[in-house]
Amino acid sequence: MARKTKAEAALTRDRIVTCARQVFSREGVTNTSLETVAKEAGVTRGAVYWHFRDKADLFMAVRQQTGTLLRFDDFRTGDALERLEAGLQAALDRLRTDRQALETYEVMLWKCEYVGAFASVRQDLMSASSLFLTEVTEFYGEAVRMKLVSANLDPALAARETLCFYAGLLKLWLADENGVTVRAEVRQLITQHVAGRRLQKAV
Amino acid sequence: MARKTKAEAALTRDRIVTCARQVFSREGVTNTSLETVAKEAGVTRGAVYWHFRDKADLFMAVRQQTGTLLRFDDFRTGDALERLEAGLQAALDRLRTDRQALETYEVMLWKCEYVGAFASVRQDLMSASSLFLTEVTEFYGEAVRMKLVSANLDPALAARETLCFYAGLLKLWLADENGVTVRAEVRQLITQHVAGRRLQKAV
DNA sequence: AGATTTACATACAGACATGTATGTAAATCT
DNA sequence: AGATTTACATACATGTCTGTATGTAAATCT
Repeated sequence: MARKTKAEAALTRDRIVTCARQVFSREGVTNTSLETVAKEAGVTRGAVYWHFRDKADLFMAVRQQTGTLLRFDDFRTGDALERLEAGLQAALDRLRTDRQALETYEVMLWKCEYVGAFASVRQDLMSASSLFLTEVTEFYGEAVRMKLVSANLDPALAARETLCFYAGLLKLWLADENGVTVRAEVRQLITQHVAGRRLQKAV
Repeated sequence: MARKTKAEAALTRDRIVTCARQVFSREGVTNTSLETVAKEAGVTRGAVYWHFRDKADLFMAVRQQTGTLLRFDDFRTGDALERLEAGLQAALDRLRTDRQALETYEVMLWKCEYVGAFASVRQDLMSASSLFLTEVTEFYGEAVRMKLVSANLDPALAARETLCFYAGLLKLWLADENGVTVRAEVRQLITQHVAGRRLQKAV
């Protein structure tokens, strides 16, 4: 086979990752054979095994390609609660508009078994959760200091509640293709979740 | 092979389901072979195929064996918010004390790919979510009528938020084996989630 | 320009899982 | 009591997937 240039090879690798994501989201991670991914990408398993050690390695590449949904540090305006809400809204917006992100999270939340080599990914997700807690606890701490919320709100506990809300929202949003449970009203849901903490709720 | 009595056969079936649950939770649904399940149960694949059509069918039996976690109608005392909280607390209590329930939900939330024959299970879960919404909307509706919560709380929306919270809580609780994110404080978390809606929060 | 990698394709070997077909002795039915 | 199921075990036939080894022509290096 004619050797490809470095740039071409990078494109090939990227195509493999992209196709892997699509096949994973259609057939589930465990059920997809690397043969299927290769065919979809217009290469043979040889190419896949040259770029990735095994399916787990490929899966990591899929995750890395889309990166993380939630990035609070993109939002620097408004009070703590507004920035928190903006971050959450942006995450769900991305799911709505970015097909790649949607597929990746569909795979991670519904089409993957966290066993064997994938058990470590679950640990990753839990580490991400801890990070989420740290950041959101900060937000609520600031909210307390600024008297945006009740003085006896426990920031750490509130952050944990928000974490649960967010985790469940992501999972349900993905499964709710017809919009019967949460998809139709995500925006309101998020708004309400953080507004619910604010002092003097209307009336 | 000596034919078993009907009662014995029922026991065999039950053993197969029990072992399936354990193996599923160890190795993931897709990765477990019916051979492994059979061996664990002290039978051959013949027995498994006699009692169940295929792995998906066996999976349904696993789900049915442990039943549903959440049953609000067990709680009839207290106001609407108290009954709601009691239901949620009981669900998490069951996870804590009932190993079978824990394994089953571990499988459903972390060790299963909802693809092919299992896609229908995801629909089931969403149907269950709709049911949850109906019941919890009722609770919040009653809470509004009884002036337990703000008059302009939207029961349907609040129920959706609670659904997300509960879904995320279940998933995170299962993964949080070290109690760093939510497991250590589930009780407080649930209490806070519903208490947060109540009018006149302390101070 | 020659030597060396690189980026794959091809080929090979083995493991494993699935579904079905068939056998069978004892329960259960009539 | 005989006929018929039942509750499995055993055997078979087949497909599929994995990982690795090997080949190769062109990039890239020196």
